[in-house]
Amino acid sequence: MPDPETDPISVRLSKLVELERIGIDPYPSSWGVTDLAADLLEAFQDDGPDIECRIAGRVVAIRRHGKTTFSHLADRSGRIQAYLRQDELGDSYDLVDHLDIGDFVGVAGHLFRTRTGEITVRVGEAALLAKALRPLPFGKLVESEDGDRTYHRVVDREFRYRQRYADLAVRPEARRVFERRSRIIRCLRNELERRGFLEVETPVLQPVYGGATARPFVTHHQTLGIPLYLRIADELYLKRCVVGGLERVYEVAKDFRNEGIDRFHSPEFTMLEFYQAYADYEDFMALAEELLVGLVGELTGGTEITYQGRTVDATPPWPRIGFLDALAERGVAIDDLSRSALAAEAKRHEVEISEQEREGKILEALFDHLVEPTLEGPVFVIDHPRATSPLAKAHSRDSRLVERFEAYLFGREWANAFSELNDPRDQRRRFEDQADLAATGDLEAPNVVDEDFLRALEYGMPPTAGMGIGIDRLVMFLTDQPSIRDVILFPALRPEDGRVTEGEDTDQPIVEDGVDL
RNA sequence: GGGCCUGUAACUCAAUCGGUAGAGUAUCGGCCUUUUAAGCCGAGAGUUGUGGGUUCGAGUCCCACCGGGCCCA
Repeated sequence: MPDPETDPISVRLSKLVELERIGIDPYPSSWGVTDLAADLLEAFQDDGPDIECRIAGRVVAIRRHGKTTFSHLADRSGRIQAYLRQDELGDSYDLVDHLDIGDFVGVAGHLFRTRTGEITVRVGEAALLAKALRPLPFGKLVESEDGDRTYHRVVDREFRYRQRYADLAVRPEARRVFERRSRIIRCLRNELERRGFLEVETPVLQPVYGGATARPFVTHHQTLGIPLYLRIADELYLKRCVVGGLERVYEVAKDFRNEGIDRFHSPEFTMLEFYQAYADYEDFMALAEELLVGLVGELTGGTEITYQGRTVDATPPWPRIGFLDALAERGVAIDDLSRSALAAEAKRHEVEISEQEREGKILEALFDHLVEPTLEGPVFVIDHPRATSPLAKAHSRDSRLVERFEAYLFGREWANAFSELNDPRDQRRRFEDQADLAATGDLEAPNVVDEDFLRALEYGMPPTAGMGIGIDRLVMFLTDQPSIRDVILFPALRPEDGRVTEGEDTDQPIVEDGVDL
């Protein structure tokens, strides 16, 4: 049992109660900030005019010297020192007795430079804006060999992910990752807008899931009495937009896939998809190059990307290698793409496949094992076998292939694009093949043929190119973060209390009752 | 699903071969009217993730479970 006299939370709580007792609201409504720390530091001149200011922020340091106190306040722009004197503040100096690191305070006064040279607010008015009951996890002081003293911030990954609020409060580098994430998405939006793309919003809850091969999350709509699926992709809806004449559309979409979690996979993730009528995958390879090199230039001013100690140059044009050629280079026989031949190749290369996996899956398994890890990039893998790509248009020169590319960086796919299949007859055949897979127990295959999408295609879709960019991975590369959880603010984790809902976690989708709000 | 690693104070970490669980920061009390994540004096703080087992004795060894990480499938 922690001692209530010294337990940090108990102590802060009793300070809070004491404040209320003497008539100070520990959670007032507003303060009326007029200045930012960084602006004040910028504006101050030693022989310049007096600067009055009014700021607010979190207390990140307090140094008490009896009748005088120094403190640092941090706001979104940075931090600035405040200097409080009992002889100038009178009774309100008592606030200092009830102040802790982490509290939010407002301070008004004028700027001066201290004896030691730091630009500081000499405080004429101070107010508690919000009491923090829980101490922030500032870490241990460590001294390096050259005498530098730094504080360890929270290094425990679980702590960072579970309590991102505290992680952000304590690690500026965490804040920078998410600022940069925002900037990356904004840059992509700007570039697409500049090219005449229209941002649209399409259903997250879909009656038929499609646009990718993945296990979905299932939910249930009470009033309609039907199952609904959280989208695994928005592809088929964006193409419906193109059918309707929205010739250039994009969506920054949260997609959901009910699959494993690892360093590169999260059950919910962000995908940017965009579609352009009258373009093909060749056009989009050029676009992929421009988008990435533009982003890198915007963020770094250069063309190089360094990820976890590895550096690549994004300058176009990037090499292109045929999917099957890449396999052939690794010694895979590609003349015969029948299931039996492919299964034999998988066995020969010690790539495990299950009994029910068909041609497309086997090819992907071979590729993932033999080729993908070698693709340091940037590089395009192009012209995939038909069986791997049920939504891509048949290749104009080789009917075994489709017009598709995947862009790779550091051994990972970050973009996937193709000339979209717009022949409704061919699309129907491919859907029916998928439905056959589902019938044989492939949980990733769509459950039914999306008749509504076929109806849309029957109205006619112009030749169209489409691309999907995995935003989280791209942000990982451009912020040099090792795990997808480092670029998602609140990543999925097991429940902290260890309780797992009892129920059969079978391989069949579980239909759960939604809560009717 | 498999392998390896991991869980000790609020935070970061120690604890020799199985032998009294410690340190810095933070917290509390005291002094201090220009400090630099101040200084000095003093104090409190732990069911070592949970539950079993081995042992005279377990943070340490064994088993199960819970959480997390990395690698593989």
